Formats: sequence, structure tokens, C-alpha cells
Amino acid sequence: MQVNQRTVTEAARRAQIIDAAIEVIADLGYGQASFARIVERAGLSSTRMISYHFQGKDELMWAVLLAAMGVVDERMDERLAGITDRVEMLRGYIESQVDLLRTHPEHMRAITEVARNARDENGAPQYAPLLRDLRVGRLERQLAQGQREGVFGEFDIAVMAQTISQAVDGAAARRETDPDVDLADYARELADLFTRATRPTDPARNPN
Amino acid sequence: MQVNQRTVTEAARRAQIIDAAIEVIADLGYGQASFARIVERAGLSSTRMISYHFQGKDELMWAVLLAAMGVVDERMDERLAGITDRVEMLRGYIESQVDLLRTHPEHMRAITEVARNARDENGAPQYAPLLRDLRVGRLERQLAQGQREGVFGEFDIAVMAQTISQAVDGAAARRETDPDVDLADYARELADLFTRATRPTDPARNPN
Amino acid sequence: MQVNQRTVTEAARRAQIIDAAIEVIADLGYGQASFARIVERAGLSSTRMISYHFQGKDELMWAVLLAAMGVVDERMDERLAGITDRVEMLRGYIESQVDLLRTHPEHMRAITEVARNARDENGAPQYAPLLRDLRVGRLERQLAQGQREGVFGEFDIAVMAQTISQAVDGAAARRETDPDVDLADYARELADLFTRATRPTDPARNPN
Amino acid sequence: MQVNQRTVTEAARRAQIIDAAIEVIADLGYGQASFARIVERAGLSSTRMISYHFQGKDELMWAVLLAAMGVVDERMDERLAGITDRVEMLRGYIESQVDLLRTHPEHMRAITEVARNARDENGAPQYAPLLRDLRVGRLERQLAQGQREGVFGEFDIAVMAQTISQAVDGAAARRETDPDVDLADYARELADLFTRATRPTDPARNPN
DNA sequence: TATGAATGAGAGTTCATTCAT
DNA sequence: AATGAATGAACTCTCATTCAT
Repeated sequence: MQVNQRTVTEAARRAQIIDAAIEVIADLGYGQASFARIVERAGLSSTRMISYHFQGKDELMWAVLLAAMGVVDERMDERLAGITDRVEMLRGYIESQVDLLRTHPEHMRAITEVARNARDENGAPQYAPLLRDLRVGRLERQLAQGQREGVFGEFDIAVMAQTISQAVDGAAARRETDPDVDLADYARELADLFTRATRPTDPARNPN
Repeated sequence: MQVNQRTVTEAARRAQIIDAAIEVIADLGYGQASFARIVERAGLSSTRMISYHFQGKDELMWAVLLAAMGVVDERMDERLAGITDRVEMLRGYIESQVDLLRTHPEHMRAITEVARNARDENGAPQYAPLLRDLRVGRLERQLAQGQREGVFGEFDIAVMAQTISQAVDGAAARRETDPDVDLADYARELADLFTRATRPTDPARNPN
Repeated sequence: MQVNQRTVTEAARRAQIIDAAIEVIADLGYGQASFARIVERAGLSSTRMISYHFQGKDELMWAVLLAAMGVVDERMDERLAGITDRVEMLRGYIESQVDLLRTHPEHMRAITEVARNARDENGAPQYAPLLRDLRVGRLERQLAQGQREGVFGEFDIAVMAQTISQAVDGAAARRETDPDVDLADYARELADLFTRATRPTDPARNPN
Repeated sequence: MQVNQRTVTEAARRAQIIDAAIEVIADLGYGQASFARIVERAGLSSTRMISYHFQGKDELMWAVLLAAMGVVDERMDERLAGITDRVEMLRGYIESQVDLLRTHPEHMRAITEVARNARDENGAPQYAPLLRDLRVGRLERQLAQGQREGVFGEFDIAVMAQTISQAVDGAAARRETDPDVDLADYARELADLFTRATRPTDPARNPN
């Protein structure tokens, strides 16, 4: 069908631009990700192409964020599917996130860059609160349920969730400084760390 | 000696510019910190003033980083002076850092923004590795000594230090999302968290 | 097909800018040929036009050099076509070059200005060696062939070619000092001069 | 005497600046010879130093021209002193000038750069006509006298003088393209060239 | 004889975006 | 679905020069 054809092409073009944007952001950072650099990476002729397919830079960056998070969340869902034990799920979350730094470094980096640096016209962060809600909120729910089940000790859920989320960023930072770091080791250490930090006071309850 | 209203000393003018730059960076982010916005904040007439006192934007940002870190490090040294117990020092480090987010939010934010976003002509991070060495390195030394003394359990020092450093950034992020958060509570929770995470397996050794 | 008054083709716009640049360079010299002066001469609104059509000042100046040399070389080829006698060709070269100072003074001047003053980022001449190769090289080949044919005497080809090339610049300099000079006379004198200077020792061979 | 002392110091400071300016001009060209680069080369602290000792850039460049020409002319006078034969004097002129390219390349280059590029507020050459008068005028007088004495043939004096002067610039250009050129050879070739070009028609008169 | 501080003007360049098909 | 042409605003940086001691 003609309409479908055109819609598919449109979608493909958008995807091409988004992918190029992700690469540029990951390579050079949000601040250097100009339309000019993105079209160059995408192999397109003019920045006009971007303006045509996206309402503006904001929309492009939002699309980048959605696309990158879509890929990442899909992988996370695959890996965590079927895990019911809260302690295992925490470990799984950390190890999966860190593994994504290895398998999808550009997506992970792009998400961080956009969330940290995109600002509205007043200079206020635009997507950071949203991203925090998604990431930290998910962890908070897991931790709360675990506390109710008694497999976690007593701790402030918001602080713990935020700290776990940051710890993954720490792994990313480490990887950038030291590209040869063994991320599997790093992930295991991190999972151990937070297993200890979340363990109930009465060790009988969570003998990991 | 006659006090001159119009012309101040080189050092004073540099400080004035640096302070304005810190404010702008903290408010609007590194990417929005143009010379024009900085002179406006500083109450100066033209961007020419900055170019006169600094060789270029790089030098200004480097000066911002040095100045902000100088202030922060001084406060840290004051607070940690006299503490010899490693466990207390870890708690002190975390609580002091988080308290600085309350007392010197702009300096803390400026340091993070510059370190994260300043890049050289190839697009590579310019100051992030250095800052990591300073911050994480300091923690690593403390942790290693504590392990030797037996007050800490077994864990990867680099991972732990990186994670603690990131956790403070997490407190900063939380404060930006939720300006009314009680940072003292947050700090205490964080200190407790890492106390548990670093505690020796044999609880007799570190009964905190 | 509708003719659009406002938007012209890329090539036409480039040519318009290049022509204006040639005029400005010829009038005010390379050092004074700013984008602002060029757009003013071209009747364009903003310097942005130049940046849009040329990658940078270097590319513009290179385009100026190419365009001016293209015009000049075309005229030279027309005038020298069909001349096979080396002695006549030398005379033709000199007279044609000097005549171009009359018919295309701005092109000639622009070539000289750009070649003399364009420098790379290290301060080294950028196009002077190339221009020398083109101009002097052409002469050297003619002189060498003439020596082989025995119509020229013995002399260092490189020195002679360089000197002939410079002599034309001398005519240009003279014309700038004294705009009323009769260039045809000047050219004839110059041709006579180099005919004597290149004549074989045995005058029977080249009785001009 | 106090006043003399101060005058001497003043003169020394001017000389220091002029020397630095000559070096910068020779190295980077007239267009790049900014006050900033000159004070850097001179080892001075601020461009204020130049403005203090010279009324403006024009005066500095004029001083550069005078100083460089003074040095060069002194050498020329030394070398040509005592030569009365016109033919020998022509050869001496050429060889001396070319030798100066070897012994005083920066002075020679500075003279050319300033004379070619210095312009008044209307964009007209400022010192080129003057320099031409000095250089070419000197040659013209020699050539005229030689013609009167019958040691030179018939030729347009102005054209010949201009061409000889340009030929020396050609040697300079050659040296810049090919720093290893043997300038003594070049000078001899050039002297031979113009000896032939100026020789009387009746070879009995000038059998060189 | 010298200096530190400041300046207005202009440089080339990049930015995301819009016009007109 | 795409394009070539154009744009206004902002950017950092450099220029020679002046003010006030």
C-alpha cells in the first residue's frame, strides 16, 4: 500500500538519523552533537533532512532518548523475565545494566548524555526527572517489595535505589577511563556490594 | 594609597569572573555557560574582559575547576582533620561531601559540569580522568588502609571507591529533583549503607 | 519554469562571491579582504552567505586563485596557440602576460596577492610554491626545449625562468606606480631584453 | 649625563622591538605581525610597550623599514665602494644584493613584506613607491651613466632597472622555495644574464 | 621610562531553523 | 518525501589603542 510504503520510509529515515545522533552523542557528547555533525555521520547531504523529519532539536533528542531507552529496556526485560526472588532480581538488575555497558555502550552513553544535558528554555533539566522516575522508581518498587517480604533489611528505599542507579553510572565512568576493565567482574563486585548493603540484620533471613 | 574604583587587580578580576562562571555553570549547565552570560552575571561590560584575563575558554574552565575544587577540598580537610579511625573516616567523608551539596551547591555542581562536559579538540573528556584520580584515588587509599587494618571486609577497592564517589553524585541528583530533601538524613543513610557494605564478614571486628 | 529572483544556483552564487573577492583583493590587498568587505562589494546581505557557500576563508581564497588563474591561463593559451618557434614563444609569453596586466589587472593582482600572502596555520606560504611550479615550470620546459634546439644560448634554465616570471611582476609594479605607462612598449622592451639574454653565443643561430 | 642615558635606553628599547618585528615579519609575514606576536618574540610583557615607544603601527613599520634598509644599504655601500666601471658595478650590485639574501635574509624579507603590504587608510600602498624610487632610481642612474659612457647598449633604462630589481626578488623567492639553492651560483647566473642583456650591439665595446 | 587594566570594533565560524519549491 | 538556498543570532577570539598612574 502506497501510504504504508511512505510511512515505512519515513520511519526508516528517522531511525537512520536517530542512530547517527546516538553515535555522535556517545562519541563527542551532547554539547557537540550539532545537526551538522549528525548528518555527516548519517551520510546525509544537509541538515535540512533533520529539520524535515523532526520538529526541532528537542524532538530529535527526545526521540533519541526514547529509542535508546527502548533498546535498553527490552534487553533488561529479557534478562529479568522469570526471576521472582527479590535478591536475585537485584543482582540481575545490576549485572544486566553493567552488561549493557558492554553490549550497548553507545545507547547507554547517549541516554546519560541527553538526560544530563538537555534543558528547556529556562535552563532547567528537561528529561532528568523523568529518567530518574523510570529507573529509580523501578528499583524502588523492587526494594519495597523485598522489604515487605523480609528478604531485605531496613534502609531508606529512595536512597538505596538512587545509589544503585548511580553505581551503574560509576561502572560506565570506569569503563571510559579504563576501557579494558572486566565489566563482568565489576558487575559481580557491585552486586555483592549491594547484596551486603541490603541484607537483613538477622542474617538467617538472607544467607547470600 | 588611593583606592581605584574602576581598575581592580588582576587577581580580583579573575576571581570575579570565576565566581560568575561558577554561578552560571551551576544554574544553566556547562553548555550554556557562554562568555556573554558570564559577563552579564559578573556585571562586566563586555566579553572582552574575559578574553583579556584568560587565554581562552579552556583556561577559564580550568580555573573554575581549580577554584571550586580548592574551596571544596579545604572544607573536606577541615572536617576530616583528626579522624584516624577508618570507619569513621568513611562516614565522615560521605557526610562531609553531602553536606557540601547543601553549603556549596554551586561549587559542587560546577565541578561536576566542567569535569563531565569539558572536552579537548578531539571530543575526548579533558578533566574527567584527572578528577576521578583525585576523588576516587583518595578513597582508594583510605579503603586499602582500612582493609589492611582489618576494619573493612574483603571487596574490590576500586569498585567500592568509585561507587562511593558516585553515591555522592546521586545525592546531588536527588537534591536537584527534590530540593527539599533532608540531606543530613540522606547522608546518614548513605553512610550506613556503605558501612554495611564494607563491614568485615566476622561482625566482631566492626560492630557498627 | 519560474525564474527565482532571490535564490540563484550554487555555482552562480559562488562565482558572484569569487568575483567580488577578486575585486576587493585587487583594490585593498589580501590583508584587507575581509568577508565583510567582500559581501559589501558583492551586494549581499551578510557574511553568512560566504560561510554557507565556502567551507572557510582558505577555501574561498583557493577558489579565487583557481578562478583567476583559469581566466588568465585561457587567455594565454589562446594567444600562444600555433606558435612553434621557441624564440617567438618567449616573446609571446612576455607580451601576453604584460598585456593581461592591461586587460585583466584585477585577476593578475589577485593571483599575486593570494599567492604571496596566503599562509597555513604555521605561517608558511600556502600557494606560492604551487604557483611557482605552474608558472616557472612552464617557462623552464620552453627554455629547455629551445636550448636543445640550439635557438637559445647557454644559461641556467631555472634562473632564467624565474627571472622572466619576476619581470612580469615588475611590469605590474610599474603599472601600479605609474598607471599611464604604455604597457605595450614595456612588453616590447622586456621581450627584447630576454631575447638578448637568451641569444646563442654564435649570433648566426638566432639573428633576432 | 642623565638625559643621554635615558635617550640611549629609549633607543635600545626601540631597537629591541624593531628587531623582534623584523623577525616576526620575516617568519610569518606582514599580515601576521601583530603587536602581540612581536612582544612575545621580544620577550616583553605587554603590547603596551610598543604603543609607548611608537606612535602606532604605521610608525613601527616605518621604523622597521628604515632600520632594515639602513643595514642593507650600509652593506651595499661597503661592497660597491671603489668600483667605478659600470659593467662591474652592475655585476657587483646583483651579486651583493643576492649575497644579502644569504647574510641578512630577515632584513631583506622584512623590507619586501612591509613595502608590499603596508597601506594607508584608503588601501593604497604606502611605502612601495618610495622603495621603488630608492632601489630602481639608483639602478637607473647607473645604467644611464653606463649608456652615456657607451659600455651599455640601447635599452629602456626604467624597464631594465625595474627588471634587475625584480630579479633579486626572484632569487629571494627561489631561496624560500628551495632553501639549499647555491645563491652564489644564482647571483653569477643573474649577473651574466644582465650583462648579456645590457651589452652594446657592437660587441667590441663590451666584450664581457 | 614604564606599567596594569581596560576597551570597541571587527574577525571568521557555527548554530538550528525557515523559505520556497 | 525531499531539496537547495538562505538566514539572524550567537559564538570565541584577536586587533591596535587608550586610560590612569
